Amino acid sequence: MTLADKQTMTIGGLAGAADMNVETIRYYQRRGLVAVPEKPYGGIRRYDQNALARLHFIRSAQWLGFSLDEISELLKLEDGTRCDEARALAEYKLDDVRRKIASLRQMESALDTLVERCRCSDNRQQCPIIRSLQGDSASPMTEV
Amino acid sequence: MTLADKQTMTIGGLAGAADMNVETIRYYQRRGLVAVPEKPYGGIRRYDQNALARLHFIRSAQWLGFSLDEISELLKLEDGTRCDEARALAEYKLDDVRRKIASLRQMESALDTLVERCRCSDNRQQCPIIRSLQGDSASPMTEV
DNA sequence: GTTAATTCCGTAGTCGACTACGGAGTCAAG
DNA sequence: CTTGACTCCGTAGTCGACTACGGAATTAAC
Repeated sequence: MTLADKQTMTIGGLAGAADMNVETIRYYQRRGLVAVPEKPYGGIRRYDQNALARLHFIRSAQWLGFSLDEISELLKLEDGTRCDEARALAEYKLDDVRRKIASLRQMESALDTLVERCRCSDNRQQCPIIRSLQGDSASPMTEV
Repeated sequence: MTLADKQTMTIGGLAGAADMNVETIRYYQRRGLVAVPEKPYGGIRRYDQNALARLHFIRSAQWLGFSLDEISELLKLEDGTRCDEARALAEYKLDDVRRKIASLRQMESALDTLVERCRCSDNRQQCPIIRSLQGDSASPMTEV
């Protein structure tokens, strides 16, 4: 039942078109990220391509690492006239992402060292990973 | 009030020595990560250096990216005799960390591209970041 | 015309790692 | 011996992004 091509979709059709859960859309509505269209007297709300586009917007922004709160901010800039503000948000997020990468890289090298050391250890002595976690200074981790 | 050097500390002293919140220690106790010592009749529980060492263990493991559930597993291997199991956990976590890094790098390059494009755009046309989020194929993001 | 699926709407639960609160008991300093 | 800090213990709240539930109304299919 592909309702994606119709100009008017029910919330279920919209969810199918965006490949997300109905409940998720309703959650976005509650958060004010997605508009709740008028309901014909005693009927059912209908959604158009703009609603679908908005869901795509949200998903893309999420993929870039923006939180829903940040996406609210981005949506306020949706007319595209305040480029500097959008760029500031993106730059902030870029910094954020780079910080996370740096921290994960530290984890990576520490884990890698431990695994390597573990592989080389003969089975007579204690596991180097455990020893290191126990604070053995002969099996140190590069602390922050 | 440095109680860290005494053989017996109250939970507050232990928290101070480990530089963490009393409530956090109590939370770890509830989760079974930290032992609850015997309480002298009608008195107050005391903690020794082993308790402190355990908190350090937990923190180090967290720093490596392990969750508290995973740390429970690690603590079961604390005797250091089942090196292969500890290594398996560490290898799994290393994979995990590497996957996260890869995904963050994608975000980084996408954001970097958008910010750069934004910087170069003349103010006549719409913000490239917003355009891209709106799904403009002239301002694409490398999708997953 | 009945049945099954959807919609609507509000509220509540989930996950992980805490953090806060409240009331009673205990301990140390002055 | 009072005052104030700390401990004990259970329960509940926080954050973010959903996910689930339940009952009434409405619509679509047969």
